[in-house]
Amino acid sequence: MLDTQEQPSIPDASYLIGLNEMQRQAVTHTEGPLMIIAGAGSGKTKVLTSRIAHLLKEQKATPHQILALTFTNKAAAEMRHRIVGIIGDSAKAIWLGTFHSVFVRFLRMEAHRLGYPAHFTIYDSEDSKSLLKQIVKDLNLDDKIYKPNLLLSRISHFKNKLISAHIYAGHSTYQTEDARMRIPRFGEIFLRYTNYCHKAAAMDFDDLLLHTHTLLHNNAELTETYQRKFSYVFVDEFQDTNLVQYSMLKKLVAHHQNICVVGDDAQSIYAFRGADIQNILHFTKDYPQHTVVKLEQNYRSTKRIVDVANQIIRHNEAQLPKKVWTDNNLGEPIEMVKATSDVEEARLVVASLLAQKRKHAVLYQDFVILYRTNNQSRNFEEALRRSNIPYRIIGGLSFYQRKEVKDFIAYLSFLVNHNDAESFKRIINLPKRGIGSVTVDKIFAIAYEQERSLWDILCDATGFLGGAVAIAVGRFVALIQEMTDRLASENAYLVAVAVAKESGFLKELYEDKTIEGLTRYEHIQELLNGIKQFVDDAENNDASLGRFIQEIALITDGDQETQQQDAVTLMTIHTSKGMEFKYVYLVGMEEDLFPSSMMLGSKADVEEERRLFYVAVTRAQLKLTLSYALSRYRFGKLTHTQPSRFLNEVVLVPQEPKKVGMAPTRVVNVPPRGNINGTFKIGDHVKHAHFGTGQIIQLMETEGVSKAIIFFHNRGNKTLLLNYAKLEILPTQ
DNA sequence: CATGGCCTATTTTTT
DNA sequence: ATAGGCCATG
Repeated sequence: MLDTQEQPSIPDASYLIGLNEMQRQAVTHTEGPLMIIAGAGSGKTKVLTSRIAHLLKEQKATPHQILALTFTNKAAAEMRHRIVGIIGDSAKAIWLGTFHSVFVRFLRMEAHRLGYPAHFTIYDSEDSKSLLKQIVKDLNLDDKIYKPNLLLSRISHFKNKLISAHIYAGHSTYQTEDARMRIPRFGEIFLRYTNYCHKAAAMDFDDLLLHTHTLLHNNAELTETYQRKFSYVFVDEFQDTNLVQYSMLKKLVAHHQNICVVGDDAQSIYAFRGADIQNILHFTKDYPQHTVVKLEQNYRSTKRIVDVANQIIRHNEAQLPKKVWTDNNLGEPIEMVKATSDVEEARLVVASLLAQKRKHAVLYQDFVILYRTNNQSRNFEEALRRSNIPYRIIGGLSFYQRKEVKDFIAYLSFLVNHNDAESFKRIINLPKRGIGSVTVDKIFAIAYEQERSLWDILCDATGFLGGAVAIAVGRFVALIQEMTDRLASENAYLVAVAVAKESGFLKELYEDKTIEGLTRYEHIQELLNGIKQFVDDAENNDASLGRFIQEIALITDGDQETQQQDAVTLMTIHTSKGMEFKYVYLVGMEEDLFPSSMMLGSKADVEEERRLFYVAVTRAQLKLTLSYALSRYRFGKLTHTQPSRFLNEVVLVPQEPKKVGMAPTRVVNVPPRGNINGTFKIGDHVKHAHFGTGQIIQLMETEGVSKAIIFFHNRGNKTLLLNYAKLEILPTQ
């Protein structure tokens, strides 16, 4: 046990310098439940990290007695970095990470109690949907009615509310609801889904939390161990927790009661995945002796921006009383960009962006373009490219979601877990082995009927399958067996390379000489490099393939470390949470887009959209620009649009003299003639072996790879990797 | 069992 | 606009 004797605090400790009164209060509060309501830009991360540093310096706890939970890897990395900065390397022993990654670590040690191996497979939504599709098919149901998306979100919804398939089956009210929703057999699907996952030794995202909860709930002595271990527990973005997470937290802190939650009800934007603002209210009731500290001073934004943000949130009924204010300058007026079309919107925004950049002599990386939906990025990419502005898109399709990457990971996953059915489906006929869907269905049917494992059936293929197919399956099994054996003596990287080669996977990609094929090939090389790095990383005490796969399952695109390159950032508002930029462009301020047409159903939904608006606005430090278009392509069709209702809710005062009917600053931009490596330049006429002749319209460099967009006279625009593409420069006509 | 062409649903956000 | 699903054909 720790020495809990009060020690004199060090008033001039470096981490206390520069804190305001409330921040200092939060940092130095060391005993009992604490709730910090932190307005946007109020120095929340600073307070959290300082408080942890304080506990360590005051010897209230050792690093491994502290549990700190965030929602994104990025936030966790940032906190870790800052604490290590104050405390030193010893702080690395803190249990600090996202809910999901911390509990994966816990489950690796404890999931055997639920019949799971340490290196269980993590299914992403795509895997989950594929499994659901199969179940619907197995049950001979109509997939127009039993849509995978609907099923998965409903399953997720119940799991987040601590309602498992078994509990679900025992409550007739749910079945009544299913009948009303015309999906009477949902319960059956839910149960099968649960069973299939268990048999495949797989967990979906929600299971990572739910199974942890189950373990804590059912094992008193296990729970007690962790209750004693973690003398201090921290939760960031508390307004985003769901019932499972909150319930788990309560269990974990039951012994010491030293729980510190930090949140902002105004920034709750994840209700759709089960987040419940009510947890803030529950907290105050569950811990009556708690202390509340409100951080209301905003250090991030100008007065005008804070003013607009406050105006926005005032329109919501559901909110905690708080006054966010700032001492910062008044700042520049909020600007409106009004465009006739979505294409023009992008052009005007980019022109304005360039004008701002020149006027204030700032960098591209000081700018962000925020939108409601990922698909809005397209026009802006186009416009940025035209103006030769470097940009970086965060979100959308991440590296690990690319088909070829997922396919190859499926191979690795199957090596680790021979019953991973979703991975099996991906790789059994990749490259082509003459094993089609009929055979695959048969294998699953037999496994189901005989209640045997997938791998067991595969090893016994000759017993069920005819000649050629049986031989093909036998070869596949032999390959997997051999690679699995090698995994026992060789490191993960070497085995991964062997799999890539000996399965024929890499060869097939290599033989595809199209640009897309080359890119895919490059992605696999990149993945292999990633594995090598993981293996070489000395800090990984467990450099196994199984662990690698579990880790990458939890990586999201927003986590990618900000590259050094000076570039404009594009992302959704959701992804931008927790970040700040000097200049923010919030685009697509239109009815049905923002607020989304999907969110007009209830007041609560519209209020969530409004909080999203609030989040977007409060990202801005110096200047905020809003934009909308009067027409927009949707589903490939031109549609008429109306300015967002949100625009009527804010008064942009004090205003500059109005330029009626004028679009803001237009800048005629002449793209500089780029010249990346001295070989190619924009406008060059080139010849390519496959695509014929064309002209370079754009050169760029992303992640150290030089690419060119070339307009080929017969094929249209193609993006080529200059390292690979065999291009011949033609003399200019 | 593999391939290619046509049709369709999709678009809200993400750990 | 586009990717994935379905069907017909080889």
